[in-house]
Amino acid sequence: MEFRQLEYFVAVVETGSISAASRRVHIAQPALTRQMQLLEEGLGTPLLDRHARGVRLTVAGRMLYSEATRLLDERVDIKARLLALGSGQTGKLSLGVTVTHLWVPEVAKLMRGYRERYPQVALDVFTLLSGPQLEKLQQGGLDAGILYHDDHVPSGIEARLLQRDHLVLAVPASSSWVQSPPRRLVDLAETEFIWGYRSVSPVYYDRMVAHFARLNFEPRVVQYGADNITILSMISAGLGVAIVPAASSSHPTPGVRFIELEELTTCDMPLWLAWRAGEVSPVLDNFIQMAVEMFV
Amino acid sequence: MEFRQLEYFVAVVETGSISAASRRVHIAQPALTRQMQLLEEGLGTPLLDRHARGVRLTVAGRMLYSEATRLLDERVDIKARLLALGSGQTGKLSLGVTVTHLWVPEVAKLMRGYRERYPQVALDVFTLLSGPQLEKLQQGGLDAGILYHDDHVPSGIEARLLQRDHLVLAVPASSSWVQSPPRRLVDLAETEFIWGYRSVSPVYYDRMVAHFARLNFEPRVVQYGADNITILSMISAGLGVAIVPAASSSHPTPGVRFIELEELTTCDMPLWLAWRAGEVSPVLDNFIQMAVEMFV
DNA sequence: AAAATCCATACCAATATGATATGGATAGCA
DNA sequence: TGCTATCCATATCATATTGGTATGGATTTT
Repeated sequence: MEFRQLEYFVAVVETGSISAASRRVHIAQPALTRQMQLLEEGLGTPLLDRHARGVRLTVAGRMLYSEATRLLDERVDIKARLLALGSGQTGKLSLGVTVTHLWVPEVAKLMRGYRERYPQVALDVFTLLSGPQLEKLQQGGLDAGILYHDDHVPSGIEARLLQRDHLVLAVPASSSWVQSPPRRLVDLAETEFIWGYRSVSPVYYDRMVAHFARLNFEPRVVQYGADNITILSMISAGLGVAIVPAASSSHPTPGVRFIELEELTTCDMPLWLAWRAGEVSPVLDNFIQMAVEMFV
Repeated sequence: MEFRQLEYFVAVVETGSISAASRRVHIAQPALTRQMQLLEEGLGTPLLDRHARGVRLTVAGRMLYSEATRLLDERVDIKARLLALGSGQTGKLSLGVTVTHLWVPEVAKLMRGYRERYPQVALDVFTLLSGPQLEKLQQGGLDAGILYHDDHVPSGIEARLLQRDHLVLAVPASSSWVQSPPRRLVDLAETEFIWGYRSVSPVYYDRMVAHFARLNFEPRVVQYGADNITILSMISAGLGVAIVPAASSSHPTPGVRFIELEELTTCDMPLWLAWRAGEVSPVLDNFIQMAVEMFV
């Protein structure tokens, strides 16, 4: 029982004769006769009663006809679904983003644009900091992530540079620094700092610390915060100042002012789109392409 | 997308490599490689990621794998069901029987035997007299019928002789004929007869009437009855005597006595198994064969 | 009785499928 | 860092399957 034979058989049933069917499927009548014989032989049961005016179905033939049409319909349906999957029109994409970068206009635009262009794809977004994102990527929990990293992405991970971010000083709106901004980091030697944990974004942390080491600056840390939102809230509450990604300023936070300092602008913080190497599904491929276009 | 390719694909998925699968399906590795290429080409989407250690499924491949196993399972299932249908193990058989002959031991034994041997066949029994049975047979409402007929079965109907029945006289148990049975039909010239309608069993009626015409016997009919059961009930009620098929006596009826008369025994009433010509389904074929065996 | 259909068979051509030989790539190992 | 084993891909040839042409037998229609 082959698909071709089923197609022929359906044509025979629907035209009522082997001759008529042979015209419909564009093969010669003896060839079709032979295929019907092979089909019956392969199934071990007669399907057609041959008469001088054409053929009629046996009971078995009647059953096969309904099954055959169903199987053939399913075949085209499966093909269509495979095509949709293969071209990335349908599927699932788990994306990690740092909280901070959900605010960045280009990231929001990318997500809106992708969902508009590929409405059938389930785009699941997880807000995670860079460290957990990398972990989940490697474990397969995420398909892609938007995260900070240096040029040395771990083996098994591929990445594409989206943006070069840098750092800014964030101070309470009530702070005197708003009126008379500091010129250099040393001006902040006595100021109380809020600081982050290394574990949630090791690369970000290490790059920042290395940068300050080069500048011989060591902040007076009085408070720690788990993530950028927490830290900004603390600043707003007047608990201290902090050094945060410049991307934070895309999303104005009440009670917080951002101050650019030359020594912070030179701290390069590359933002990457990362994914597991060698496992680029069509859905992911489309996403990467759209990201590349959106970030020039 | 052909069944063969799906089988190969499933083997590739389950062994994890084209080489291993080629061993499992007993073809050479390059042939299998080519079939996988053809499958992907035909579906328009990649299914396998080729690596040095084997292959891995793409998202589309994962979908196809589940569909493929299902389709292949369905294929064997369909074949099995077709075989059952084609061999008459499953299906439906609408059988007509005259009320009288449900009582005949051989008929009951045939039906019990058939249902025991082919428990998966739905055997629908309709109790109809010979005339309606023939009509329903021709219209397709019945697949087979057990009925009286002469040798000239209508065109389009095939039949096989089961039994030669004859006639008997049925009288009320209270009748004086029980004590002193009649020798000849003429003895019954003055007796009140219950008679049947021609329409419900024309051949039976005509043969009987022709037989009596030859004997120059004309009964004094005082009452008509639609079928044999009705007539026997009327006899039991003392409404008259009747001439009925000898088969009736297989099933003793309270208040009725059966009397054999030589002139009635010689009235040949052949009982046939009849069906539509040229449309012998396997189920029907089995039934006919069993009937033939049972009636020697 | 002749013509028109329809299915089956016989035989040949075209196409599809599979086998063998071989090469390139990669992971594992010394 | 080579070496080896493994795996997939390609090229070429053989074989099997499928389809075409010619023809015949059976049956219905005219």
